[in-house]
Amino acid sequence: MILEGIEMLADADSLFEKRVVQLNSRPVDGGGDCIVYWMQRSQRAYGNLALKYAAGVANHLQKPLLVYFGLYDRYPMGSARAFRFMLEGLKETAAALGEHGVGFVFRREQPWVGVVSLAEQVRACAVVVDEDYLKTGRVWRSSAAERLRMRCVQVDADTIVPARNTPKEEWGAYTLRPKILKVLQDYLIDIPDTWPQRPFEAHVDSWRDITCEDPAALASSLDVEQKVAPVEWARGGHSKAVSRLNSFIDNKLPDYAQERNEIGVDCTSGLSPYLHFGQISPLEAALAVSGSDAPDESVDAFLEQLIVRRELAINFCLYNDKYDSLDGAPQWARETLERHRSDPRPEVYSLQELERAQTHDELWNAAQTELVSAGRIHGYMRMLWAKKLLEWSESPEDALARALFLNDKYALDGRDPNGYANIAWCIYGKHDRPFPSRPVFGRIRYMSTAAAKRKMRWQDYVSRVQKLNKNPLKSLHGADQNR
DNA sequence: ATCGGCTCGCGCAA
DNA sequence: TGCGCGAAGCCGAT
Repeated sequence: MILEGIEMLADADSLFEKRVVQLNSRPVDGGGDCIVYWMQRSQRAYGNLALKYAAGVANHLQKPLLVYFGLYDRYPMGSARAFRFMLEGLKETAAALGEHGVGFVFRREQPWVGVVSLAEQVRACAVVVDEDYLKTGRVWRSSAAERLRMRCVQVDADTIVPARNTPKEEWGAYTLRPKILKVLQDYLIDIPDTWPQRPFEAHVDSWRDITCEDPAALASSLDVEQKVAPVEWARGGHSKAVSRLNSFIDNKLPDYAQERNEIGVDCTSGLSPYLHFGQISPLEAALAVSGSDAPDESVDAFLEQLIVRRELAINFCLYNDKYDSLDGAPQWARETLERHRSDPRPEVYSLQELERAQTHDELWNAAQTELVSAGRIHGYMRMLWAKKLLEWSESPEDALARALFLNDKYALDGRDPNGYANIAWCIYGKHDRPFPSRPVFGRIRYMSTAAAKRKMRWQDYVSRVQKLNKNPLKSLHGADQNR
């Protein structure tokens, strides 16, 4: 029996319009036993459109729902820091799914292989997967979809306005913004969760080989960079994301418009690790912020970051395969960087000097120290940080490679579209316009440490970072000398 | 303290 | 085809 339940759901429910992509042309196996949702990026039980879609299909076919997560610890630049955060989130997610009658299978394996064997084992009718907008995950999904003997569909579950609402790569924020604002009110609505009517009752114990009951122990046992240690300021999980969101709204949002660029105080939300691992839905955050009584100016400034800039980054990665290469640069930027390729660099640091925050520039060193010890950099400082990498590297290619390496290695939100777009903006003018030419940078927008110091209470930033670092980082000085 | 110029190309209006 | 405008830039002039 072949059922078209998946198409019916996508057509009937406008919530899924432009979000669903069919990854293979195999039939939905109506004679199967369950629906499998392969959780990849959207690692949450609430506000998850991929989960909602899978539950809708399950209910349509009157089958139970099983969530699969494959833990792949050979992920490039994996660290104990990132894994513990992720596992803390998965522990909460597994518990929440269980309360709603959804099975959860957690295995340590290559997920794109594991999902295929699990789908056979549990006789899946169809497989639903969420979308991470990046190349690696795209390859994983298409490789699995090719081998699956049943229908596999992908759901864009981590945008507010669907990424495919715009069908091509955008030139800049100013081209995407009006397209988003035009339809935004239709998307800023509460979407109730859907749970399967039939609980998953089969024994899942025999299908899993690990548990996420003890995230710290599991993270420390993995074959990943253990010297990049977990951080204490951000523990993973949807509940932690929600309390961080609420305290941000109460304490920082009112001043966000004025203070977000003042590095002397930390007025940022700190939500990006949670958004990166899909531990909170961007819609949940946007609704909470727009419903707050903070000044409109602040609400708008935050929604600009959360929606316009974040979805511009997703648009970049989705439509431009070269998002992690200089080839992703606009023509004018490539030309200007080429023209200035052999300009003398006043300072060139080795990767090791950079990684250890040993430059002549104490403000830059503070940003690098914040990255290594906290797994984040203040938004404004991150721009200056990457701009200086362009100035202090032998070539733009080196600068880009070092920025991506350091960000992916240490940041809790590494390997995210936001990071790729940010670094591309800084180093090769992506989504930016040209500026008067200067050495090394050419027409790429320049930023100076001196100006930052003039404008901001930079000593407050430096001393805040020093406090972070008072428990001197093993990871700072014992940093791996790889590469 | 504020302002314009720098410089390119998209995308809309005409 | 013309024209407004853009992530947070810098710099010099008023």
